[in-house]
Amino acid sequence: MAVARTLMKREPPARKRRGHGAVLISDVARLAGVSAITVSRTLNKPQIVADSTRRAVQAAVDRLGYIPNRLAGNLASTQTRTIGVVIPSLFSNIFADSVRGMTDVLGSEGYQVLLGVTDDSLDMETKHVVSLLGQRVAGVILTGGMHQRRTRELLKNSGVPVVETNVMVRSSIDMVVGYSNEAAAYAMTRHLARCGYRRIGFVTTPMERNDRAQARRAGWLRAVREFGLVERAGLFREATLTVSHGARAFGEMLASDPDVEAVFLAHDMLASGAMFEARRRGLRVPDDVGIAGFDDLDIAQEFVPALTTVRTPRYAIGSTAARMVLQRIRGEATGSACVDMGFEIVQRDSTRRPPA
Amino acid sequence: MAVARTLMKREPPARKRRGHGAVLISDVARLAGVSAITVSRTLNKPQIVADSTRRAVQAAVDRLGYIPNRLAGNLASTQTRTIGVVIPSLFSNIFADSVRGMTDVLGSEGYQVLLGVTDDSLDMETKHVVSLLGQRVAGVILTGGMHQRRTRELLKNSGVPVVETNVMVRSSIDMVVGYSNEAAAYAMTRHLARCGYRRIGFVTTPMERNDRAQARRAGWLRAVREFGLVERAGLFREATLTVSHGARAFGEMLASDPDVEAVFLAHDMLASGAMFEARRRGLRVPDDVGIAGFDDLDIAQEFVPALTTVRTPRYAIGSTAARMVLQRIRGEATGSACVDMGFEIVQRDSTRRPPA
DNA sequence: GTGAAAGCGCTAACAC
DNA sequence: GTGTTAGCGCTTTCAC
Repeated sequence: MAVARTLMKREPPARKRRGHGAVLISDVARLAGVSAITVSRTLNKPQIVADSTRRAVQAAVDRLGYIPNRLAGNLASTQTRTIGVVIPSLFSNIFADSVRGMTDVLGSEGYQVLLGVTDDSLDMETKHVVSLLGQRVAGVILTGGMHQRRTRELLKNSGVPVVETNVMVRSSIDMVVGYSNEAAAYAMTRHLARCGYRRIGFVTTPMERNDRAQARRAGWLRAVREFGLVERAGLFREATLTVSHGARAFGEMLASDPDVEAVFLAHDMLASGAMFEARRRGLRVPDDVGIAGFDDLDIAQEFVPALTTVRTPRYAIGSTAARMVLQRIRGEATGSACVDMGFEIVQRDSTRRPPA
Repeated sequence: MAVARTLMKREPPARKRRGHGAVLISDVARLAGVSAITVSRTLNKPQIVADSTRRAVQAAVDRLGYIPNRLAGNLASTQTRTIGVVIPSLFSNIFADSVRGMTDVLGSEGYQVLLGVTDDSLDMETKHVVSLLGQRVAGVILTGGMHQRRTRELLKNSGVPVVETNVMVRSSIDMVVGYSNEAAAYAMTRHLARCGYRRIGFVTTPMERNDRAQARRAGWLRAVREFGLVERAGLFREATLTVSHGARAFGEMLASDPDVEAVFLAHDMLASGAMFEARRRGLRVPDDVGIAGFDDLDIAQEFVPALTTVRTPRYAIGSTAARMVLQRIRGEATGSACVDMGFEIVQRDSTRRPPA
């Protein structure tokens, strides 16, 4: 018998490697007078153990302050209750709102969020995905639809449910929930054209490696061409996502093209900067220049004049993404879903009104 | 022989439970012609394996697309590279900036962040701590110094490094890094008094279960009394953390006490609301009323007039907290540390200037 | 409804 | 420098 021989080859060293006094399931089992598996069942599927057993186990758990080791549990069950979430940044409520939507849904179902921030770097994104997969997350939620090929393959091969958010993409990894950035920017530009603006500048956050920003620019450009608006290089600018850079980009645009009639900034923080800059320069909004933003942050409606913007369903995107992942995990849903949550043009006072 | 008898009692069912085609360390080992432990060493301590071996293993890893199962690895080594971070919310750059400081430091050292958001609920905080401990995180970073007793005990008994942030507390769980909210609010109130304001209102975010807010109010009150300023119930208000609520609280304070000379709002988002509300009411800032904020968000310097505020070292708090945890994990530091990162009064144009 | 045995996929410890 | 063995602390499977 190979097995027996091997086992007897050497005396078991009987060494224990247990970390500092952690309470084990066996300790609880002993105190409760049951087996380890019964403790496990009491904790995970309370309904299948007898009432009296459950009480005894629960008492032992409380008395010892037992906290199950999830590493062991997850390894044994080959599943976790962790969802990996990868976002470009936390600077702006855009993603914070979505993450909140996710944690709300996930938390109530006993799932946790393992967060990765990429700073718009696709290398970082890939690193995070590898790491998440290494931790055997039960699902992954990404931002945008632009990923390295390795990321896509890793994810597809893993068989883990994946949701790409904040975009509408043609060839998704798995599932998608968001809205069309192109359509949203197009819609706002069209709206501005209807309000009578012909010379409409556009400011976006850096487009490299950011498909949302690229799509927004594309939407603006399509409208510019469709409606025969003024098309000039000076009417486009990139600015990093801070109020100050929004102000600066707006100022530079005015300098290079003093006749600009309206500026559409692809983020309310950028637009805030423009509003302040206009004030500093003594420009009246919307009489001298119209200003429009994107996202409808809380602050947009407080500005004087209130900011015209595009409202995006950030929280709902997060909560929906979370729900889609959970459904897939539970086998309640199959096939790739692509949910368009839409957007909304919010006309306020920072742009001229459209004709009635 | 008890061992042998047990083993032979039943034929080994030879069943495999392996999840969908995941590549195992044994697969890599076989392809590379080495043992599993050599693969493990190549991946974790490359310097201790021979060059040729390392190359062979690396090639096999790449070829098979092997991603180590961290659950198994962490269980076996009884340690993880995950740090639990618990914050009240993501709505405002306050915590986002700190989290960024943490992910920057932690990420570069191969550690990850497991994020828990409490919405200012101590019950939630405890739940998150239990969950983090269950995952055997290598460290925990909390916000504030107010926790349920159970949280404190759990953490202390766990032996895991803990940092409480954004406060200076007397009886910390383990380590602390932040600044004194009381001192900061006191300093700003004193500054306003020096600028000639006698009737100084104070608006804070809800204080219940928020020791930072409580401390700020205490600092304001201490200064009011020390400098013999006007003390009236109407000069204090709580407002949830949105621009709109800041505007509303400011408006209500003006209504209840039209003679208020300056309002100190304990968050720049609240102060932003006040700035907008002042503009809406046609009040000149700082001539008719002075407005001061807290945190020095990017937007503070852009306001017209620019906002006087308290600058807090948010990013540094996060990065320092992360570093402290890492040092402790590596045994480079012992004993409880309490790091005061300080703050700074930033005088701008939304309040009168102090006499020279 | 409960228990015994056998893993989950790695790494620590020790041997060579 | 590399291999063998025995766990890490749970849950799965199967038996009763």
